[in-house]
Amino acid sequence: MDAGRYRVLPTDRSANDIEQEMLARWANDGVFAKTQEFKSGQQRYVFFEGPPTANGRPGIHHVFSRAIKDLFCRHRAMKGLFVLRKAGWDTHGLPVEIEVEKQLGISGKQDIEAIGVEKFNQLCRESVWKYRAEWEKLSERMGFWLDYSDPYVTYSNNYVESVWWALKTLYDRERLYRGHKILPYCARCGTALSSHEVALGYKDVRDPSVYIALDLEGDGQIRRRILVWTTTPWTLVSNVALAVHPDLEYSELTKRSGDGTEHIVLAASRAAAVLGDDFTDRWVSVGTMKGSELVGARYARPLDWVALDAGTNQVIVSENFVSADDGTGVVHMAPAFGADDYAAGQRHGLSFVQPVDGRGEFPPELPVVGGLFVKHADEKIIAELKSRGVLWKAGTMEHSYPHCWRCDTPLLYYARTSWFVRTSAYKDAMLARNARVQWHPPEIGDARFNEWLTNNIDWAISRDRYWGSPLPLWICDQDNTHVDAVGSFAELGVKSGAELGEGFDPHKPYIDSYSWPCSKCDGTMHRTPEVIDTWFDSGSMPFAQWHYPFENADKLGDNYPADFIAEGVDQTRGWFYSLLAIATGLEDSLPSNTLSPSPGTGEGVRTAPYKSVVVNDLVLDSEGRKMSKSKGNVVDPWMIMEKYGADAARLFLVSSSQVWVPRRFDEAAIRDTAGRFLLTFKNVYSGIFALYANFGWEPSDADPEVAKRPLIDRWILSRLAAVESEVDAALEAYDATVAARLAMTFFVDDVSNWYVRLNRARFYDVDSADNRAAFATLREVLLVTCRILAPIAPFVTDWVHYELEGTSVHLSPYLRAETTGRDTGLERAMEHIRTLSTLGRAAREDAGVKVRQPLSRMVCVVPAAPSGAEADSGDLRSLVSLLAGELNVKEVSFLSSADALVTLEAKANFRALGKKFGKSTPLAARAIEALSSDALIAFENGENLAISVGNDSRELDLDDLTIVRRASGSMIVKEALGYFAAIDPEVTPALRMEGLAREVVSKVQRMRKDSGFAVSDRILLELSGSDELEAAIRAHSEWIANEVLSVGITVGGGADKIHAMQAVDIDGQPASIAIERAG
RNA sequence: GGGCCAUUAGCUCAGGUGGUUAGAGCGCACGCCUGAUAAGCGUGAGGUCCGAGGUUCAACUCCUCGAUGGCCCA
Repeated sequence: MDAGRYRVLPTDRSANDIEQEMLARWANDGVFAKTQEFKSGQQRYVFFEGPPTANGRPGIHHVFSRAIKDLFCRHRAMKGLFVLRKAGWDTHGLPVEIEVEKQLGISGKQDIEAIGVEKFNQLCRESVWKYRAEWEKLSERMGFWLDYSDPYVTYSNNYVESVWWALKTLYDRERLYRGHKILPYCARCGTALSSHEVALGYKDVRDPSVYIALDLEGDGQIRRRILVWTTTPWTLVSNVALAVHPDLEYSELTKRSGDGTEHIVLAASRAAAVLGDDFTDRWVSVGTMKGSELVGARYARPLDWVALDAGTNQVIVSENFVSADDGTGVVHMAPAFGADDYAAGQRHGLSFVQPVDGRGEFPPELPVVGGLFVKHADEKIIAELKSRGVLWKAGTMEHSYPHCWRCDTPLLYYARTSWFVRTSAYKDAMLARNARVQWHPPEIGDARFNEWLTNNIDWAISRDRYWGSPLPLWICDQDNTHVDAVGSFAELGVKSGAELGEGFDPHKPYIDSYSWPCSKCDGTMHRTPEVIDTWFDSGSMPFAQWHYPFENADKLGDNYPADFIAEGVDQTRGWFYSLLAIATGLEDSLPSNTLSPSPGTGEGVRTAPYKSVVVNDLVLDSEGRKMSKSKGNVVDPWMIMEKYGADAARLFLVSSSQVWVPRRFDEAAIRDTAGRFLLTFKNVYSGIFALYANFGWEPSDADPEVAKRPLIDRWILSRLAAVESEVDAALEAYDATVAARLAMTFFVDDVSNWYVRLNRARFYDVDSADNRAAFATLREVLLVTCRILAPIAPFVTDWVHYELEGTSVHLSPYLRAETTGRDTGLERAMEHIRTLSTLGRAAREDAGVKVRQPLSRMVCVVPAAPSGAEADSGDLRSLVSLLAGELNVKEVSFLSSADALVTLEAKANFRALGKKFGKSTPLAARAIEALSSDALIAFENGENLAISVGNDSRELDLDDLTIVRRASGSMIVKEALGYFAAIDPEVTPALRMEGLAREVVSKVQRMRKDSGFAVSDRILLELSGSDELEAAIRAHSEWIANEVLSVGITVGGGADKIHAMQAVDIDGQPASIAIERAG
């Protein structure tokens, strides 16, 4: 055979191989580049790429979120929109520094300073690209189209300059300020963390749960002690006060067994929890008081290692944050180590005790715990408390505690000076903008993100680190309220009088060398040493990727805000937040940040930096556990690509469940779901379409127009049109899962299992109008299927599209300009046929008659259409031959009611009857089961039905019984949802002969194939067997000859003319068959 | 402690403004087909729809309270 017009896809050709071919072809034809060429007048669809950090390897979860990004971009591009796909890299920050620390085998800021910031930052600059090539290669391999030729890079001078502009703009708007607050602090990294960084690191840990009893000052007659609870014993070193709630009731108790001189005090409602449920057995109350009555009382602090300053100390204060939900209702105050404590310290002028250094260690001179990391000092402190007699009881409790998201060190809450973005001042604006975002799923935005914004606190953006965008603030060394914010490199040059030159690097340590005289006093302006939170970098990408406002104002205008972004759920507090917080803070300094005025108010509509967000959840392992290196269950994306291909992986990830549900990644599942579809798709293309079309069909004017094609062709084209628009609608609504499922189900069920299977014979020839109609129809189905699935499975769809059309599917329109339209009546009729076919098969199964044995008749009932029952009967009649063929029956007829096919029987519903008949229920049940079929039919049709029990006659309700239908007569009946299919199982002698003839054909066909004959080879055929068999063959010899391409049949006797005689079993009867190639 | 999500067949997942008998794929059993063949098709078994209350003629669906798992927050 010639190579043919259409290449086939050999089943043993690996997905990897096919996809590599496509990658080469895309590169060669510049397919992606073509999509990046803006055609004038084209509408834009703006996509923002959230920048990854390239100092770690990409994992399978990256493939997941990138598949989502890619598919919506591809879809919109095929819809005719221009989708710019600019890559970006997140290059600053702690992750990079930690990687370099590891590489150098060092840890902590002192080590870094020893090496030198210049060298350290140089290494960071290099380290950040460690896996860049792998990221780019994996993107390419998985079919994630991204333009890596001109990416935005957050450490580049241009990018940093745009970030400076944003910071200065915020400063000028008084939205950037220096504050002193309690901040979560990582002692190992030596820097404070922002709230969204903290959110990344909550872990369940076991911490001490310690109760102490502190002596209250009194008259000396009675020893009164107040109970205090803490989970951070190390902060007791810094205790300066206790807080109670003014309105809470406190109990004073003494031991029943004691002499009444030892009292304890705690919140009344906590006594049972602290002392035991049976505490009244041992304790007796000697009084109660409001918290306000305790205020002002003095007590002795638990540890006296640290000198106190002049502030108030060792006194009970009143605070509304105290609760009786846990602990003792008495809260210990260490103003240096807690936000509430700090605020209380400010309010009450409390002493400020901070005996912990930047590494989180107690100073060496401190007794017992000197030099220890605070979290490691708990045990020694508990022992010390015990020896001092202030320990009441000590245990442990499990709770969730924040840890550094990069190095896993437990965070400490520390009073520190930091720079903040005053986000809380414009949180309403953020809420308003967020309300305009289409979140998928909605609850992430409406509930989770909304709640987070409602509780917004100012964003601590300064970091006492090295590798980051430097904070562009210069501060006077005489008076630190004199601050110059620098918004551009040019401004820096002017202010400092320095020539910045070619090699200017805005990073540390170089940037710190620029200084100038203070404009307000005699002092000198030096840069504040901090760098900024890397989230501020990535959140600046909408404008910084264009070096706005220094150039490209037009590009920013064209590409802001984003129509679409997609990232993992962990970005809610990350990138989703930083984008919104920065854009909202900049307000109209950022063009297009306010959309066209709303018609109602004339006011500009505030927009978020993104209009639609698709949030994907985690990829778990096959057991539903989180993937982690320690568990060894991390899936290598490269292995998946090679083994199953990107199409299979993408189809699986998108279709297995909604993307915002955590999904189990299971290799077996890829094979089962995606692999199965892909196999079917290739089979239909290769094994049916390409294989036979290559005998000489190609699209031409000789193909019958759609209206003249057989009904089943028009049916599949109608379904195709339906699915085409449904899939498109799903993708427009950002529902990739439904889109993928719709398309896949359509292809497997409607195309492969029904249309192709029933029409196989029409593809075995290429000459007639009927053949041409089938090929033209299947080609259209394949073509459109390629297009609707191309965004999700971009490789194999394009492979086939090239074969069918000679062009890339990715440069084709997503929807056809014209379709043959829907014929819903026809679709409904086909539904009837398929349902009846299922029932008919079940009936045959019941009858125990195999499909090859023809049967005489089938009688069907379809549920009445709502009105105009004849509406689809025309189509139904025309489709009946499909049913007859599928079920191998001679005649199919329809009845309007199933009454002739079945008898009705009633079963009692005891629950209902019980209420009516009480004790006589069993009798009633018997009466019901004796009801006649006719009576039940009448009853179903609304007539009254009564039974007599004893002397009593009662009307029955439909509830009282269940009507079951049983086949009556000789027909075998199956019923479902108003459909009935009845098959006459009688095999008459004539049918029997025909069945035998079919058996013969089947056997001969197998022999032809086993003998290696070509499909078109003619044969000579010789058969012998029982009288019945030979009679059957004679009766149907013409048909047999036609089926097996025999030019001559010899039946019985002289069975030695042809060699290769084979003994076979035909339906339990021995027979002999011989075949030979003719001529 | 609070918020959100999930819980449906052995497994992975659909579903429903509350309404006959709750679906699919895989797996399993049985069978068919043998010109898509290292393919294809069918039939069947399998479910107290997480639990308990409530609303209702009717609850898997709505409400309340729980349980378990996940994510997030404090």
